[in-house]
Amino acid sequence: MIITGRVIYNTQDFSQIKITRTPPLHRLWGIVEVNEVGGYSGGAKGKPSQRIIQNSFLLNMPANHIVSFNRRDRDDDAEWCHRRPHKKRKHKRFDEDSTLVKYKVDNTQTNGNGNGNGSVKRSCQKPRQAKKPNQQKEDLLAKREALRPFRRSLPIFSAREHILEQIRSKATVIIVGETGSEIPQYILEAGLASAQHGAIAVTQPRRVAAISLAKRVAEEVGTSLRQKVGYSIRFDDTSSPSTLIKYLTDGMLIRELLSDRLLLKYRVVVLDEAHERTLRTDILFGMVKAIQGQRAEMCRRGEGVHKLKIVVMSATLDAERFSDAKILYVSGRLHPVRIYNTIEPQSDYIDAALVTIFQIHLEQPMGDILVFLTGQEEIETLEKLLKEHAATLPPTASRILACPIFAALPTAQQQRVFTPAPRGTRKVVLATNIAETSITIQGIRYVVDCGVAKVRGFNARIGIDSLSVHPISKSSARQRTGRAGREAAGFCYRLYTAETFNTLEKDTVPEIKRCNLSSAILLLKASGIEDVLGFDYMDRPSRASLERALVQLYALGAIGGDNGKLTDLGRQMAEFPLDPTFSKVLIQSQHHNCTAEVISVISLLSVDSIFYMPQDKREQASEARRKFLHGDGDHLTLLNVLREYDKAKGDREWCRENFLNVRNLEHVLDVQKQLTQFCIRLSISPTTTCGSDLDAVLRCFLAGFFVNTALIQPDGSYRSVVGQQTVNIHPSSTMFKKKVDAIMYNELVFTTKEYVRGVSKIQSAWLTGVAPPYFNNVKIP
DNA sequence: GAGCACTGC
Repeated sequence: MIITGRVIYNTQDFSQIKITRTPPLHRLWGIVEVNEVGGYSGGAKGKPSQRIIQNSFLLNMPANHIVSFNRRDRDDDAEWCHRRPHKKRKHKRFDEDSTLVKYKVDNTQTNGNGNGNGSVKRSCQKPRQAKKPNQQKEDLLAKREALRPFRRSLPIFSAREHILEQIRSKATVIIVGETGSEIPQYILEAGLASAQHGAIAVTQPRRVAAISLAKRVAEEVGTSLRQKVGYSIRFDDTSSPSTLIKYLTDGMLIRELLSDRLLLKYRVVVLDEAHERTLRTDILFGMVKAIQGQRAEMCRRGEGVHKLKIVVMSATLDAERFSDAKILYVSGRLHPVRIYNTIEPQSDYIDAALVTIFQIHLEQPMGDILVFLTGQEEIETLEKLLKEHAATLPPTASRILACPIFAALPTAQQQRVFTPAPRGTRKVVLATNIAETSITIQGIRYVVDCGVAKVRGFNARIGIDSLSVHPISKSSARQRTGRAGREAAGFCYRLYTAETFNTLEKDTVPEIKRCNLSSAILLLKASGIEDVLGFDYMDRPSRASLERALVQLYALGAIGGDNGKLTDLGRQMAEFPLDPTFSKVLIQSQHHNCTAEVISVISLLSVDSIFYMPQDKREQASEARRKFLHGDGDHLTLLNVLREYDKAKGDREWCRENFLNVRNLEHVLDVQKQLTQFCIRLSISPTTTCGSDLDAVLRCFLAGFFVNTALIQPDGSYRSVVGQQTVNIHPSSTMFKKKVDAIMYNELVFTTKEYVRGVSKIQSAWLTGVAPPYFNNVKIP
């Protein structure tokens, strides 16, 4: 093996590093009560007990076991550039070096548990042959009995009675801990929910979680889906009137709330994963709290309504913000993870990650490695470097297999990370934040954390979305660390110093404080909460952000009058599972006779890109795209693709040939179908078509996107009509480098520049007449 | 002449 400028830890042998704390952390489970704490946003009155601090230690290991990443003889004379350090680097070559550590391959450690996506597979599989109902029922009951000992062995089982007692006696209970998945069954078993009193709703931020939990709990309860246990997510509902535990995505419960303002179907609402602080969980929490108050009041007046119980489940200790409710702490069963920090700050974390991976590979026992990076580009770069260097490994060393994963990757390639590596091969998963919460990969024992992530932001003052790389928070770092300790004790290599860790924010800024709120505000109004400024926010968004959302809704006609009351149009807009701008366009389409086309284009724009652009086949991909091109821009080009896709009858091979993402195209069809149904419900004919007059489609979009327009300047740049902001057409757009009088765009995001995406040519004359108040002071040539 | 993390209805 060749190394020039060998890069090495300088270094202590890992086996000599001592852990100062006692190892049997998993025995620390238990339940601890904490004093009642005060209202949120005003800060906590209660202090976590000593016991909790011990529990939090599960992930917050001391960072004093340090291995440096100092290297000598860097071969690159590199001035590294801050944004993309890896681009300027010459690739290192490895030299023959006898000091590399040989080790015995122990495959059992890698693959013992690595049976891919096991948790999902554990779910109930329907027998192929139809069985007699009695037989089926017996099977289900037998399965339930078989699972009983396992359930009783869970740490939380010992706390069962205590938790139930609290839920019985208190209106709201907050449960802090890693494992709370048993709670809904406990509530059901205790008779707190029933057909007469109402069911249990359990919300999840993600669809897959709702599905897999419902399947697992159905088994444990001894029922099949659609009976006592079911789930309800967009495009898929397995609940029924007899469902007593219903798993929903949080967005889905908000939808239910629009038609059942008091959630009378439910006796208990469980908000799971509340620590993630998604926009919808935050909003939902305020909503159910208000409902709880209303129902208690009705109950007092003897109106025959049951009180609503709220259970909030959160993995972190920041629970005081949630409310003045009872807080229970339950700790889960995670294995200890040893954390290493670098001695020196790393200027180039891609390089540091590369070194670390080989260091682990050559010196540490088998076990897969998970590397956190910021995005597709970095992942592809590191994958390439890994492959190059892996080819030069000495024949005695075991192999290394790089598996990239990020959301834009086609499903088939995503599946690779769940497949166990072949015997004698170590899997290195290169992931974005997707691996932090959304997916769990078996067999990971080592985590390499670069300490940064790409996050979406929103500048309310100028109204621009941004996407940029920021340091992660402490809780996010712990979450990444925890990914190494799911099956056995693990190791986490942080590519930053312990001092840097200490400077990180405690928690990630909740989504509600960094995104455009117009959609959320419309939902609040539609659910009966008129005073959105006075709403009970867990974290209050800035006034500028709230006002900007109100102004936008006002301009769209969703709210009106002096008091900003919801209009009839606004009520219709809230019905659609779309951003308010899209809803406006869709409703407007009946006046332009192009509803069919508009449904298609909205469906295309509201899913992730249908074009697949692998880095190495970029030329072929853009060549393939050329045949769909429409001269007026992206909206109609997308429409062309969908029409051709229909003609090809959704053939997957055809998609692959044309570099189209099958999953996203199939998703387009789902959305299209759903929007069609919603239109019928609102008496908008979904089949009205404008034929070949496609200008009508673009004019119709302008009714919602009048703010997203820009005019050409004498110097050839574009400047937005509202705000006079210079905007650049994104290279992925068909309008890239084109110069026309005026453009309309789907979104404006600041990354390295102000880029607009989803761009179409418009005539500047169309601008007069749409949303007049906006253009009163704007000069249109 | 240059590139968007993740999730949801």
